[in-house]
Amino acid sequence: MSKDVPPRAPGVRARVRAELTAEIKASARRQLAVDGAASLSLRAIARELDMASSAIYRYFASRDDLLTALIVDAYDAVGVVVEQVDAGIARDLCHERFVAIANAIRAWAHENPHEYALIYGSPVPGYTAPDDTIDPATRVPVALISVLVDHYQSSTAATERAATSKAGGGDAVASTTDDALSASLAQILDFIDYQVPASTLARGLQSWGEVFGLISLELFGHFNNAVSDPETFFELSMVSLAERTLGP
Amino acid sequence: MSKDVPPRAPGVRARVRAELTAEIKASARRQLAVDGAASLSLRAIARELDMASSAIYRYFASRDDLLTALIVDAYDAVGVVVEQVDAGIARDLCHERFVAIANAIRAWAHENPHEYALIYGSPVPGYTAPDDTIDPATRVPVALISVLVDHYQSSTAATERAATSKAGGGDAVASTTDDALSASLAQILDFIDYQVPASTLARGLQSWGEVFGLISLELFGHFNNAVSDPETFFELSMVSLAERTLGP
DNA sequence: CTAAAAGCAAGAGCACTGCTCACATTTCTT
DNA sequence: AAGAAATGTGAGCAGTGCTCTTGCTTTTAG
Repeated sequence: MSKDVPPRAPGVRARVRAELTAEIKASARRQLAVDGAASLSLRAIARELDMASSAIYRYFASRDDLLTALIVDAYDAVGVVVEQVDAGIARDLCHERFVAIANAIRAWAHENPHEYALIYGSPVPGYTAPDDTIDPATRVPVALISVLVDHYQSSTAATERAATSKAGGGDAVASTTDDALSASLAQILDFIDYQVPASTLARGLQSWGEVFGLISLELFGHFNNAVSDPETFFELSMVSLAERTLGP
Repeated sequence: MSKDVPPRAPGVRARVRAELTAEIKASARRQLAVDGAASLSLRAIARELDMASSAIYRYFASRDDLLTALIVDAYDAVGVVVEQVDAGIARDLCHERFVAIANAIRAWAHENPHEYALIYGSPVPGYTAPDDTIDPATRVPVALISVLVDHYQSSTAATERAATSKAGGGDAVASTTDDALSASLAQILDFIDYQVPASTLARGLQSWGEVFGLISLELFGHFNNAVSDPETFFELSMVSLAERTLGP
């Protein structure tokens, strides 16, 4: 005779394992939201899940390993939010896309301050980001850069139709520094396949810095007793920044 | 007869206390530079100073208290560096001052990454900055804003000599947003006594965000595998930012 | 100058942490 | 069904922040 219901060959064990892994992460996230990353306790998680603390180590090799998983999830969480927001706007409305993305990042940061701090704050001591994190970490900057690229390509296409040479809305930055700038950005220029000139990319990175900087300054308390209405200030700043980054 | 050398009335004990306090902080700073803030251990400090761990509590009420002292020191350290650099440049060379200040902050951050993370990274869990920190924390932003104010005043003085009304190099940002902007910055406008219009101050804060954001992105590893030469990129960015902030 | 008061150091101890290891138990594989 | 692999358990180690009692020294007051 054959067994009535043979437990799936790769089945039941792997499934319960995935579930427990998710439960551990969920508990960790819950704890993270309350107390922050530094006081995340494996034993507390084990207590909440009614298991021995040593059992956690069957699922995560160490506390840092758990943190890394949370970091990856956080990167993906903010990444998917940004991508969804960006997807809801016509590709050619680059200013709107930029502002919407920035506001979405800030909103997510406010809803998940500890997760934001986890990925954009100071890295935990002696902790070096493993390779698994670098991929999801690129989602947000890639979204921002894609706005830049779209804008650059459409604007150069327009000017090419009008004029002949002299492409793009280049500014008065001395062209003697172009070489140095290109060299300093060689890696990322290579990565995006030189779809935009170095100066445009530089503007994008600087904008990324301003977006991230303003959010962090506010979230980490440096605007306390200074800025009365951070949300309004941020939104107006992003409108202004979009113009400075993309042109009027 | 009188005593030969009467130990200073408020003297010997207070002095040795100050010395020991300094030694504790020094040891803590040493440990901070190596392992980062989160793994700062009172017991390790006690071991290094050959004293009982409980004795530390005669000098600092808690670990957070020690951290606060280090935070204040860090704020002062970067503040004094910035102020010295700024003092070495003629008051009217606002662009140069801005760039020099920004570069000084970045240099300090690279020399003291953990102290930078301590003050500009994510705040430690459940930790709210006590009042002692807000004063030294203002030194850097005040230096940046003073550049703005100096520039604004000299540029308006110049244009007032030339034209009649229409003061300052205002840009095309819709004036309908001015009210909202002013309101959102009411606190800091009040603090600096409305020496500059809200839009100018906003530009300053945005620049502060970009300076801080670029340094943090780089220092916290977000430029890994992206920017080949962060120093060159930062310097060029600051020259460009100075122009965007102050005008050409 | 002496006695009380205040400051200081030490050590034991509590509750907590991450992590390891030997040992059961359960599930999958052959 | 038997062996192998994965999983859960509890004890235990080394470390942490912090408290409290106990003795000692310095400072201050009478």
